[in-house]
Amino acid sequence: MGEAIKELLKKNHMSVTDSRLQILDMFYHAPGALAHADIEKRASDKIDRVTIYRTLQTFEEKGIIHTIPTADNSVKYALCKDQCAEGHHHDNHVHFVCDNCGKTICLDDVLVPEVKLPKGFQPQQSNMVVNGFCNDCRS
Amino acid sequence: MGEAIKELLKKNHMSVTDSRLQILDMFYHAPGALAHADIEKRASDKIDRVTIYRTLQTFEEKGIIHTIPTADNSVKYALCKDQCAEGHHHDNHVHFVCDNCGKTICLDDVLVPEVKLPKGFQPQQSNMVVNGFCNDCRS
DNA sequence: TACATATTTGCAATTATGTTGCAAATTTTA
DNA sequence: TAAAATTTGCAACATAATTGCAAATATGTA
Repeated sequence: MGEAIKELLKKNHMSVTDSRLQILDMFYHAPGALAHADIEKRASDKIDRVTIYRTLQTFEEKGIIHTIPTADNSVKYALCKDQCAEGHHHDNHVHFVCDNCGKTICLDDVLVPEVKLPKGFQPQQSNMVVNGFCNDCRS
Repeated sequence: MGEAIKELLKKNHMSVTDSRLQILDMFYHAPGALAHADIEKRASDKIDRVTIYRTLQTFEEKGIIHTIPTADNSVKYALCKDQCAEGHHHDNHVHFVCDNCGKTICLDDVLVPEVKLPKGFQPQQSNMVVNGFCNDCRS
């Protein structure tokens, strides 16, 4: 298991455990975002459901992963880029969801555009998800 | 119960039933989007949970309501504007969710801006949700 | 209007998803 | 290496959503 992953846990003041290494490793090798169920399925030595929930929650709190607000309201997680600090996310990129294969991808270089709101609305954070076909699935 | 609502059901080839009239009426009088639980609570003569699920699903299929992809992955529904046809939605407006009161509102006049995607991605539909404070809740 | 047909509803049962408390196991600290 | 702190897995619970089916309601037609 990668030494870099171990370091990332230590840097964030988390104990280094098998579950955490395994889950974090999955994120680093996954082609896109992962749902709770994906992780449960892919875990080689079985990890308890509850542990997965708690690990994901901890990772999110630490700014290692972020949730993606998909159009079908399923919960997916993806790695944050380095600018995410503990307790405060700065994920302002667009997400892409393939309608065919379901793959969910962070478009780190595509920023969510600003929009002008009607009077009275005070914006704090914007999310944008684009559905369509990914490179592998387009006709 | 409004005659117009009855007509809407007929126009969409749906049987006119109490549950459907009542739920549709709620949408027409609600200040914003409604979740399943909201409907269950507000129903004067109790509607079965299952009936609510099925009614919402039918309405969505018929293009009468659409789901809103909120950042916290809770499921909310709101009325579609007339351009939504059966089986095909055209909801390309921005949604606003108040972080304080939770009210979820369709900003029908604010269109989701286009974004330029990296090579290989074929967009079909975009969703945008802005979180912040609504008129009633801002400081 | 009345009846046959089609649709919808409500109930019970089942499945999926997420949370909590706690003892045992593991990791960290010293 | 041993004590302290953290994490894990289990069991129990809570909530959300789906399915099959019989009873109730709505629709079309004579």
